[in-house]
Amino acid sequence: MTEQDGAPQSDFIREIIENDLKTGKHGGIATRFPPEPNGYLHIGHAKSVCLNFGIAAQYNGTCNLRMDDTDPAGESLEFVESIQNDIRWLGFDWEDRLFFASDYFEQLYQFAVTLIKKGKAYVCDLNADEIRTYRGTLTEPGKNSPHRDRPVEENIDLFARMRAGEFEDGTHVLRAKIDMASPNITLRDPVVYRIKRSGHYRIGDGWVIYPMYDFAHCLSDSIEKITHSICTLEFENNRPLYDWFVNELIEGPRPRQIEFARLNLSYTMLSKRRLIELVEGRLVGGWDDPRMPTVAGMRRRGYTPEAIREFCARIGVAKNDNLVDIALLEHCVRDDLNERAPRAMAVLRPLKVIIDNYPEEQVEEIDCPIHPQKPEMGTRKVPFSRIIYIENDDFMENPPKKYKRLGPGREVRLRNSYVIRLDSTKKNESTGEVMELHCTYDPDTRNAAPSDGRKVEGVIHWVSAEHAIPATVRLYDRLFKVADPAGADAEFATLLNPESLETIHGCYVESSLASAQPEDRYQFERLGYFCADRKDTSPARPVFNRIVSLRDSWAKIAK
RNA sequence: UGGGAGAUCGUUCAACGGCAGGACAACGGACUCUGACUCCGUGAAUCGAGGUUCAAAUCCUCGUCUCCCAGCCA
Repeated sequence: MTEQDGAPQSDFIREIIENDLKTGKHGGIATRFPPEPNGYLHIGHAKSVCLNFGIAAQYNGTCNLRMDDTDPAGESLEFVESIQNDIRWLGFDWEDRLFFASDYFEQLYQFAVTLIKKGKAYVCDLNADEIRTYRGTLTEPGKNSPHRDRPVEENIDLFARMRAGEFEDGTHVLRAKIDMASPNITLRDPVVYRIKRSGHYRIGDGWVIYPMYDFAHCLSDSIEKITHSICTLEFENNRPLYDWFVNELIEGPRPRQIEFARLNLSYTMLSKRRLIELVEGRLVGGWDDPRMPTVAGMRRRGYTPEAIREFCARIGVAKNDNLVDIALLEHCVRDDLNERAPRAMAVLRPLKVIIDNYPEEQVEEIDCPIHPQKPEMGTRKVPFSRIIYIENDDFMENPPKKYKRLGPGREVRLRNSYVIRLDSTKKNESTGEVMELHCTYDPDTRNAAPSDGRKVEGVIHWVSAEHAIPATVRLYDRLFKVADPAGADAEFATLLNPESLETIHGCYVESSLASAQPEDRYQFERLGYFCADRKDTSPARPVFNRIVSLRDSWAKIAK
């Protein structure tokens, strides 16, 4: 991990914080991660989680988890729970500081009353369309609402009656009285409270009025004594409003909003709306589909929290719009798994090999290293016998020049065991397809080079036909065909990669994998990293997800 | 179009007036019982035009391009 083996992380936000610490502006640092519980967390949220919790840890501060549940539409307990699971899984801890904006509703209401009393807010009877019209445009100033100058007492009364449920949805709103001519549209008397009778997942029908983000967020930060309120770039326009509310209503130290660029990842889509579409449109299997860029999806795919954290550290934090190459994420995953994943052999597309000169009943238990570079990880027993399966594409009838594997008359090393030579093939008479390979083995080559000094370059993996365990393997590829699906103007369903999932039945894995538990990760040698699916795998029918392939320089040569 | 923000190798992040650097990607090679890993090496950038300065990616001026804002979403 970056935090462990190198310099502490640094970026423009940490510079601001260090400066604030140095000048004594704050005694301690308090951040928060404020998701709205209306969807699952994705890798973009992970960036923010790592930033907020990472900063708290680095500067000995705290990071709160706050559900920003101010709009009941779409919010649910399922999401509250998934968010907590995902953050914990990523390796962060909010201790006893789980908060809900909805718990602040009474305080927020009182803040609103204070605003009214200061003459800085009013109840407006305009409907949504009228408010939009009155707001003006980017180039033209807005017009004042006819209700803008209502007396304070009337506003207080009306606002109380809004709360009491006397008005229909959409008939009244509370607005801040700022400046209808502001070049910053955010400041043109923004709506502060609206009436919504949809029912809230936590508080039921207790409230029929709900505060807007701009009002609730900055005040929630203030209530929690957040020092640095870190959010994404699209809130830059809202910062003056953030400061306006805080300045009107909060005494003493105030939180400071800082914006950074959200993550964009090539070949994926990170907008919550799009992810909801994928899930609800059944374009994927669910929020935790291994192709999804959600934390739950990546977990199910087999990504490690360490790899995700490392990725978040490496992409950095800045204010530039970006499109990070997904190859970097894959690199982080390989880098982590290469260190820790036990090795195993699995054959995805089996081709039967009969070793004619190997004794019929003989079985050898071969000790294979669990990790060739880490002898301390020990060994595992892998049975070897006369009939084995090898990978179908480790044989070619007419191999090209640089091909190192099996072909007629060629020799190849069976990983961790003998050198074999291909003598003949048996074909399906009607299709011409090669069904069986007949080989002879060189008994002197187990754990040894051929005694006559001949070089055997190719090494292939295998499993013993009699001992191997049937398994299902799912191969995953990028969900989208194009690098920047969010930027493409095509219908987004047409951008999906039809080959993002390939399920292969009839695979064989070595017998030691009988004990594989859900979420166990392995390197299937020469193939990639695989993870026993946390939901679908069973001892009777193991199911492995390909997390990421190994780098494949042969694929480039072959092209 | 008003306002806000941003432009540095293919991508991403640095360089805070003093030799433009790292990572990923790419390419070449070495090693190899994983065509993996590792190691060595190569190519690759300051949006443009002026100005200030001994010295500019950095400061100034004028342009250009990109992103965000006209939800009773966040």
